[in-house]
Amino acid sequence: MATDRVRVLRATVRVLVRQPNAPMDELAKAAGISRATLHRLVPSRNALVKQLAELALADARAAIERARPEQGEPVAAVRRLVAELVPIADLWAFLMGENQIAGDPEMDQLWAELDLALIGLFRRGQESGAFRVELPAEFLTDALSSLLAGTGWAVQHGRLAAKDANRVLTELLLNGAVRRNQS
Amino acid sequence: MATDRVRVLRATVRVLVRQPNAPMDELAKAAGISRATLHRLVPSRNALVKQLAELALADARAAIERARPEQGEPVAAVRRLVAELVPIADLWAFLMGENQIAGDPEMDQLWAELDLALIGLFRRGQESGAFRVELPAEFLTDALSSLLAGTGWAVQHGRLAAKDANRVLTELLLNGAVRRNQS
DNA sequence: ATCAAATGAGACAGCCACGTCTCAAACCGC
DNA sequence: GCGGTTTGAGACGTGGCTGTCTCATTTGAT
Repeated sequence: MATDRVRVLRATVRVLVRQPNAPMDELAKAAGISRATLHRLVPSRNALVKQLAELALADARAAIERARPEQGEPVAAVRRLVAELVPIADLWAFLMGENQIAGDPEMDQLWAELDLALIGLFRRGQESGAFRVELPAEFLTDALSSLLAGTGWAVQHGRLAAKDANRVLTELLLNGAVRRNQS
Repeated sequence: MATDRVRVLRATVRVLVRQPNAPMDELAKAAGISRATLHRLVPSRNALVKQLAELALADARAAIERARPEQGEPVAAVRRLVAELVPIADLWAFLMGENQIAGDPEMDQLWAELDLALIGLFRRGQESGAFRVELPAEFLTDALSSLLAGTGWAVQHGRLAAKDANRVLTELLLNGAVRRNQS
């Protein structure tokens, strides 16, 4: 039974998010294989990063599609969206890192499409009166991205219970930290 | 007039946040000097990173002290805090990166103290009834950190006007994206 | 203009990570 | 048990980066 390339790729993402220039040896270890085997699965470091980005983009795209951001009440749509993205927070963080540097034009395009889907949802919410227009949709999108990355990190470092991640992120994003008076 | 070491360090932070393993040549370029000159200012890459971290910690500490998180109404204190931290968002992001990997024990300690100051403020706010207790103080602290880093990035990439950064971050953190009914 | 200090350019050696490859050991299916 | 496949360990050559250094040029003060 040959080693599962996709499983190996997935096993590298946490290491890469924390240390983008982690040696191949370390990536291999994270996957429980040797460096030689890793090189048998992917021809080069560049190829590994590219393949992982493709995988992450596919997962992110699927998550967003499942959430159906263009459907229904915008606040509910954001809730669905966050619920779908939190489980892939690490992959999202990886994509953020890759696309903050200088990516492959084709993958930049795909990432831009995901970005637009999120911006679109926040815009739709603003137009419907559900979201505050004084907070730009692009900002809300970037904030969601940042919170996803930060939440993934917090869970990974034991600062946040995984089971709480979705709820607290959604609540902070939608309603903020301030306590409302209970009328 | 010798090249200002501190000015050079400050000039490297953006490059390092975006690419932690950026070559010394690139860091030197960011500061408008040659690699040789950079090596005259700091003995090694490690020394540069250490000195920048010390500088960043000092700035962050000063920002937090100016904000006086332990004084006054908690929501107002958070507003003061964000207003002081946003201008050093890049340095904060750099510190996050350094302390997410494996830092110097002494600097880890200093960073932990800053972390505690923020957690303390959110806790104080929860105890006073100003902040929601269902969002852990640690989470709120991590969220603020993430939003700072993300906002710094957005400004740097032209996705957010620098003059808006403080306001939108504060508003999102405190009151969220959802529009309140105007009664 | 002069001179000392600062700087940039570039050469060099060493280190680390990478990609490549070999071979023995381990694994797995029959 | 046998044989084919997979894997890990390790050696090797190469390139990029680092730190070190020299020397010519530039800079800045007098």
